[in-house]
This record gives sequence, structure tokens and C-alpha cells, in this order.
Amino acid sequence: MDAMTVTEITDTRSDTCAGPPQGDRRPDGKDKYTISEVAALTGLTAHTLRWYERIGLMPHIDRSHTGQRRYTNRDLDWLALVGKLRLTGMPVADMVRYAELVRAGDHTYAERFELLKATREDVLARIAELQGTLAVLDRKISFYADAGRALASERA
Amino acid sequence: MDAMTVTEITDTRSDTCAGPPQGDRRPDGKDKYTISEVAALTGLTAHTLRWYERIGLMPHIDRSHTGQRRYTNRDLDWLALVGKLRLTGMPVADMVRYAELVRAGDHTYAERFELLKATREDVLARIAELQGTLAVLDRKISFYADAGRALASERA
DNA sequence: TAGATCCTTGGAGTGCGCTCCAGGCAAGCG
DNA sequence: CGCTTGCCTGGAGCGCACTCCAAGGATCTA
Repeated sequence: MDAMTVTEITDTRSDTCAGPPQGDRRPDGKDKYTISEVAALTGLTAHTLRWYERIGLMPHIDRSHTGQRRYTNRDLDWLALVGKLRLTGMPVADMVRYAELVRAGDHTYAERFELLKATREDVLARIAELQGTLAVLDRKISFYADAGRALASERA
Repeated sequence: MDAMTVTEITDTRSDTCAGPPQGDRRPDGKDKYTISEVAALTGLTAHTLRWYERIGLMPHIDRSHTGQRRYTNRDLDWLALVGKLRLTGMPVADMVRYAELVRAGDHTYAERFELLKATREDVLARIAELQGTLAVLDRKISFYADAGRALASERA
């Protein structure tokens, strides 16, 4: 029974709720994408997708009978999460760490929770930084706008 | 007369209003800092300060009679602006471009204005991205929190 | 005047995140 | 059958933003 709960927590579905549904997906059950399809859907290159796999950032990817990768909707969800985390500036190594925790199973649940909360704080801090920068830019922009008006009235 | 206005616009003072006064500054007129003092004030390394100069990201820096750099408050202001822009992810090459415009004189005024406005839009877009990421993180965090409660009540 | 500490330079090295290459296999098509 | 297209691999290469090194000069404290 403990095992059951645990399985649910670790279920990839739970760990890949990373965004609104992207277009052009196939329904679950028929979700088999080639690497170039995934590249088109995610904006990553096939090179990058293979590289993510090599460094351990991806779960195991299914292969066709000839050895070609076949990605699932679940893989796309994971890539969407990775994309979001990448936007925050999180180092790839940290994302690999998170991927390892997911692979390791349910006993890493608490650690994942902490990692997510820390990331959340980072994101908040980054937003605050950017808002500070925005204030500086706005001051400079209004300075240039005023200077522009002064020049224009002089010329008149 | 046109020349005068122009001089004001180009005046470095106008281009370095980059933030609240940082602590530990000396008053204008006695503002002579060694490279290691600037490193301490800005958090950059002396290496990085010299490198910024080499690539054209800094204006000309005064030298002591023996050739050592002596930074002014104005230089610190410029570095504060550079720091803010760096936080936005602006490439160093773009900052160099801006520095060149400032050095080039008043006729680059319009171009600087456009560059600042474009940067402002970038920053807004980045903030929006981060808020999207924050939403994803919050969903995952609340998922883990719920799962945690479930596990706890099971154990009870 | 010795020794420690700080500063100078040009150029080489580092770490990250890709990005690409060579050489080869497999499937589809006229 | 040959041709094209797409995918496979390990490993090399690249661009960015630093980061450091070696060798030497300047400054400070005792």
C-alpha cells in the first residue's frame, strides 16, 4: 500500500505537468515521435536532444526495432519542464540532478520538493532583479525622451 | 548652441544614473579607486575589470603617474549600469555597442534611445517568461505538498 | 633595504551549453 | 538497383564570458 502511493508520486505523469498543451500532439497511445518531430515541436535541435540524453537529463527513450528513438507525450512533457527551467538560468547540471531524483524513486520525494522550492525562490529573486533593471531602463529612457524633446524644440 | 545641448546629452553623468548610491563611495573630487577597491565594490574581479576595458566596454580609465588604474565615481556608475544589463542576459557585445554609441557622441542619441527601448521590451518579455515558469513550479510544488500530506496521513 | 603585497601586460586556459562532423545503417522510391 | 533522406554513434569544435598565468614593476611596512 505504501508502495502504491509511492508509485503514484513517482509516476512520470505527475512530474511532467509542465505547461499548457502544445499543438500538434498525437493522442496518448499513438504518441510515437521521431527525433526530428520532437525537434520541431520543442525548438531544440536533434543534436541537443541526443546530448540531453547522454548527460542524463532525459529518461530512457524508447527505440524502434531499428534502434531509432521514439519519443512519447510524456517525454514531451518532460522537455517542456526542462525548457521552463532553462529559462530561469538553472544550470543543466542541476536539472540532471532533478532527473536523477525522479529516476531514483519515491524516497527522493522530499529532496525534490526542497529543490523545487529553492528554484521557486531563485525565480522570484530573478524577477525582482529584472524589475530593478526595468526601473533603471525607464529612468534612462525618459531622460533620452526629454532630451529628444529639448533638441526638437530647439530646432523649431 | 546645438553643440552645447549635445554635450549635455553625451555627458557621462547622464549615462550612468544606474541605481541607488552604493555604500563606501568617496565624495566626488576625491573619487580615486584602485582596481581592487572597485573589485570589492562591484563584486567583479580585477581580471574582469581589465577585460571589460580591453573589449571596449569601459570608457578610458585614468592612470596614476606609475600607470595604475584609478577609477572614479563615474566609472562606478557605468559599472552599475553594466551590472544591471548583465542581469538581463544582454550579451557583452551589445553592451559594447552601447558603450561605443556613448563614446561616439551626440549624433548617436536616437540609436541609444532605440536600443534602450528594445532592451526594455526584452526585459518585460523575460519577466513574463519567468512568471510562466513560476506558475509551473507552483503547480508542481503543490502537487508534492499534497502527496506529502497523503503519505503522512497514511503513516498515521 | 628587505620582504610582502598590489599592480601591470599579453596571451593562454576554463567551463558551460551546445553544435557539428565523419562514417555508417535503414527505409522509401522510380 | 541506385539515390535520397533520416537516423545512429563517439568525439571534436565553437562561442561566450570570464579566469588565470608568467614575468616584471610599484608601493608599503619594519
